[in-house]
Amino acid sequence: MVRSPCCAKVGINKGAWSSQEDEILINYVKIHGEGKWRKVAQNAGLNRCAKSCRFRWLNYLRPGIKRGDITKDEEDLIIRLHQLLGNRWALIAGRLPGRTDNEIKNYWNTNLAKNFGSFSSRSSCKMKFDQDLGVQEYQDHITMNHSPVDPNEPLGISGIPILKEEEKPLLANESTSFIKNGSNDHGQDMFSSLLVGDDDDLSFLMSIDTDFGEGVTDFDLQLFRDDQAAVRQENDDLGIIVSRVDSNDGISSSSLHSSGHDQVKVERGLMSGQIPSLDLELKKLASFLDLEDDWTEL
DNA sequence: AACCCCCCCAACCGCCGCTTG
DNA sequence: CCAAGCGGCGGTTGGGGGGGT
Repeated sequence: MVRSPCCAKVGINKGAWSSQEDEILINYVKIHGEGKWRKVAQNAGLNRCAKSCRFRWLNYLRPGIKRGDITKDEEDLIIRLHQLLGNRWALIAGRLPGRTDNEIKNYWNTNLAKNFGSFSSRSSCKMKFDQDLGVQEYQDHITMNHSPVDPNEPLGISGIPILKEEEKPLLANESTSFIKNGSNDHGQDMFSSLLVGDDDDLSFLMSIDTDFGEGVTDFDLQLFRDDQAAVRQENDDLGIIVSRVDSNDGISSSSLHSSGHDQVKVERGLMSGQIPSLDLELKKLASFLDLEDDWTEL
């Protein structure tokens, strides 16, 4: 299908927005509301492309946009969410009040990518500690930076703030879809190679260690075991039931339910102790979705 | 002071999925 | 059912500022 451009390419202002243009856009959106960006571009008297108007509004003019330095807490949250979700900037931004996907994307690319690398490589599903990120820093990330963005916000298992009720359906759908379909390159890199069976039955291959164990050092594994133990202890303290990998046969299966929404059944085969990162990350995802109660061993 | 280089980030581009007629 | 429109998203670009020589 041939798509028409969102606006005529000729005669359209490009580049930085002037304060006058900002004012016009703000006034127009105040009166007419968001959306219908093509109409905004046409009717507001802005010689701008519809997408440009939308971008300017969403990223800079919208009320509640937080400008300025990313705090340490926010950075930690970005790192953790990126571990779970990859380059899903909009989803990550959704957990950082006042921050936009563009800002987080820029921050990642300029400040964090060199330390944590791209999510596109399989091995980066775990946090990498390379020459730039030392072992001590890595441990600090795991053990010390479990603080929420909002100090009053309740924490889930991994230290990620528990979602508000109204946020659950959207993110649950997003995340189950992400796990189930691997709808982008990153998701597929992380999960598709592990999938067998039909669409409703996600089975992780036993060869998972070859996908995720690559380059994992003993010390790396020990760090994750320690983190996992700490998480379990935390859950025990909270009385939360989470899945446990059976130490006898090394295989367990769990279901991850999105209560009241699309359900995805996740069957996992994990060699005990071999791939703690994926096990942990799935728990974190469950925690992230506030689904701890459903994350029980079958 | 002038030039160059690098980095940051605002903005653009193209693709994709959903909606609408 | 299909074509077209629209909005959203992630990747990429390039202008400008700051630091170095």
